[in-house]
Amino acid sequence: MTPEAPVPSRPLRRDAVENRDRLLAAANQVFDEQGLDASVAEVARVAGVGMGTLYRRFPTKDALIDALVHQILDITIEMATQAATEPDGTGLERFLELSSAYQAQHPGCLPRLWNTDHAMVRKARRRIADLLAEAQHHGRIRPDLTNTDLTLVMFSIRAIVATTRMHAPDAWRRHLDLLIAGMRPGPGELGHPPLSQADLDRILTRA
Amino acid sequence: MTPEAPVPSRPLRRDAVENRDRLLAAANQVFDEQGLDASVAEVARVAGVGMGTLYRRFPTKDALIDALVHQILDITIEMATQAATEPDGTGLERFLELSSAYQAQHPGCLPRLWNTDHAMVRKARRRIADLLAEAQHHGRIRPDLTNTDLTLVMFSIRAIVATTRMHAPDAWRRHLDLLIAGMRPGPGELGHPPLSQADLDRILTRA
Amino acid sequence: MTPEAPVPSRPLRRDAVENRDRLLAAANQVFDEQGLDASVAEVARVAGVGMGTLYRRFPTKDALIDALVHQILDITIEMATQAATEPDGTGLERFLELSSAYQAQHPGCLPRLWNTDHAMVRKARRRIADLLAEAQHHGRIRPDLTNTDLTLVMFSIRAIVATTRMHAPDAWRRHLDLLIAGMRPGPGELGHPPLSQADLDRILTRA
Amino acid sequence: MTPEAPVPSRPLRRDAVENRDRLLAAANQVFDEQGLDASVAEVARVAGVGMGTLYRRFPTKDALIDALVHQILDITIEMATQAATEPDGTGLERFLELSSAYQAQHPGCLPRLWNTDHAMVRKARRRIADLLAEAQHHGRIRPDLTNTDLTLVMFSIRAIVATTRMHAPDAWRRHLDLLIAGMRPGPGELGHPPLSQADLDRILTRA
DNA sequence: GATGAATGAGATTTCATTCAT
DNA sequence: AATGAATGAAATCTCATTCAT
Repeated sequence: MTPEAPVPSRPLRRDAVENRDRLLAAANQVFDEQGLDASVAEVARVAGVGMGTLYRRFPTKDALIDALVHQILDITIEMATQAATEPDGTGLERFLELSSAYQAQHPGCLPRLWNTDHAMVRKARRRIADLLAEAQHHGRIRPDLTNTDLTLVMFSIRAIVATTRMHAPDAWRRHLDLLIAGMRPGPGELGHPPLSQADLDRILTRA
Repeated sequence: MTPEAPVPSRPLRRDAVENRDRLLAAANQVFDEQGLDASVAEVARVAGVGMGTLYRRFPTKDALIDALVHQILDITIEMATQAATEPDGTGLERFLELSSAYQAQHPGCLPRLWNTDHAMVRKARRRIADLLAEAQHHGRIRPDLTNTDLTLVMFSIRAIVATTRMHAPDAWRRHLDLLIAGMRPGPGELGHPPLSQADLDRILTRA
Repeated sequence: MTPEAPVPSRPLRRDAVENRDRLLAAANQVFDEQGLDASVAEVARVAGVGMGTLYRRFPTKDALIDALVHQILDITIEMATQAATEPDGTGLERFLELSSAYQAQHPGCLPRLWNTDHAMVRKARRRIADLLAEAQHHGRIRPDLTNTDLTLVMFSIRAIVATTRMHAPDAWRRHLDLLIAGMRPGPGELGHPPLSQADLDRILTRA
Repeated sequence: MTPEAPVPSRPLRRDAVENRDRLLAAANQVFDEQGLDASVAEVARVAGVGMGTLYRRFPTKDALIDALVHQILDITIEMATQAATEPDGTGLERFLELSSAYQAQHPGCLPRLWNTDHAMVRKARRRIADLLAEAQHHGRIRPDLTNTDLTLVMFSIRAIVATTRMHAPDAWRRHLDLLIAGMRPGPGELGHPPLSQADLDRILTRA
């Protein structure tokens, strides 16, 4: 109202944004160490803020976890975009390596990855579908592999990362080698039909 | 484990065994339906016994879950033994299909499968190693695949089963097709070194 | 199972019943003193039991309050039944006096009285309707008074009891005198139409 | 209360008054809709001001509610003054109708009406006493009715309004008919002694 | 003087485990 | 040996009030 300050409304938000970042960082740390069953009070303590501040930013524990997943999906989508510039249809493999490595460093909210925030998951899966088409076009990936197969591949990597992260943080690389070997063109087709998109949507909605 | 007490304890012990079986069946049902977060009180209720009886048989909730895993591993080992009779090195593939199908019907304690009850897991993994050797001997599986790789494969199937069981209970078959395609002999070796047995032991101890 | 005790299943419940009674008594005391906003933890503390015990008996705070209301309605219905034996249509007045006096001694859950436990409230109101008809038959109560009017009368007494209980615990008697004076047959009819039964039902459902 | 500060504070004060009015209007709306348990944050939000502004005007939530009661009492006193001009001792009845109708439209702070702001309540009750005396002088109201009886009458109406406002907003009119019928001169006196002024004062102080 | 972010105690509810009967 | 009632320590979420900007 009064013309005393030149900047009108933003400075009030600075501490709030800082706190939000601190909370997300704390949540990543705590969930990485203790799993998603860790208490939100612990997150607030590590972030150095009160419970009410956490509540103000994230009205529920789920909302906090969703925000973490959102961050990871953001980066993941960016990685898919970057990988699309790789030559000769190698983008898909590059993306799987990049995103897996990233997830290995943020394992806390992996159980929720792919199972929340429908819009971003869809976006990520569209990008991955493009990478798959390009890889198939270059003959690097078997023609009968579908995008739903790739989603199961990512579930698989997620599981290996979550299981091995403490004692063998690179174990997923070997497993990814195996999965990619299975994705290469081979003599016959995969014996069973792929998961339908509709079934996958139901799984992603809440699983 | 302990030798039986003289004479008068036998009829009581029969009740005890009945209770134990009822509890395990109830636990399977409840954990299948509600996940491992279901309360032990619910298990006792479904079993039709009191909490005290449950705790007499299984001193902690963990012990109850371990017993379920024990059951599954028992069957799994039996399946491996049976699969070993398959001809032409197809036993491994047969075993993976059989055990996966069985796990898909007992998904409740999957999160703990492979991560408890060291002795039985070792026994199961020894049998699987035999199947692997036989399959490699017949040229059905790539020579550079190790037994630790197979453990990750089973982690992978476990994850797909757990994720898809509600809405697409057969989805794991397609994923297993892909994994086996990757396990087939191929032009090159897998790019990264396999997980060491020591690392896997640490993971299995508690992960 | 074993024939050692003559009484089969009841003794196990004795402490539970005791605790339930202690909890109801404690809830009455605490709510009388502090109002319904008092914490259930305080109720448990006064009762000398743990929170879990309270929860086992009353799965929610509402359930606890409902149980108190249930008790009061039980007594109230009994009072209505007794009052019906009074001669010359004086039963209604007797009932209003008795039930008001009783409520004055259990003011804690008055805010919920008449607004919960639909079945019992309906039963109580049926008994009161009988008393009203009898009183009107004897010419003690104006003919145009309806049962919904009487419910408002009871709301009114409830409010006076709740407001004056601390400093003038008998104030409701004077107010009841006034209400009964208004209920006596008079020269004209009451100017406005009575509350319809349907509207009252809606009010009682949740108000 | 305090004399105004010299010159430069006047425009600021105008803002302040605007804010105060906005807050009171918002509080009325919010408390009417959600009851007195509504959060002060909601009041501030509806008023379009910050929490700090609210707390500058009203140092506690209680103070805010008291201000609302103050407003209602202001209008109520004005209604009593107007009603005093009615002829033939009908002023009291007119006042009861007017003030009840007004309260029915501002039910939010009814639970606190008559129980705060001692000075204004006394003033209102003095005016009502005058109306009562006039009505008794004209023989419209029974001679043994006291001013404390009338306060209980207003408690009663408050309760009926609060209970029925959602589903039968005019129900209080019928109840007021009944109360006035009881206040009319009758054959005998009311059976019990009226509430003493001293007891009522204690009740009003905090009940 | 205004803003709204931060606080943190406290409320209800849950549940693995113990123990009196 | 069986029962299931009791325990009490969390966990999540709420909100009146304070205070940095």
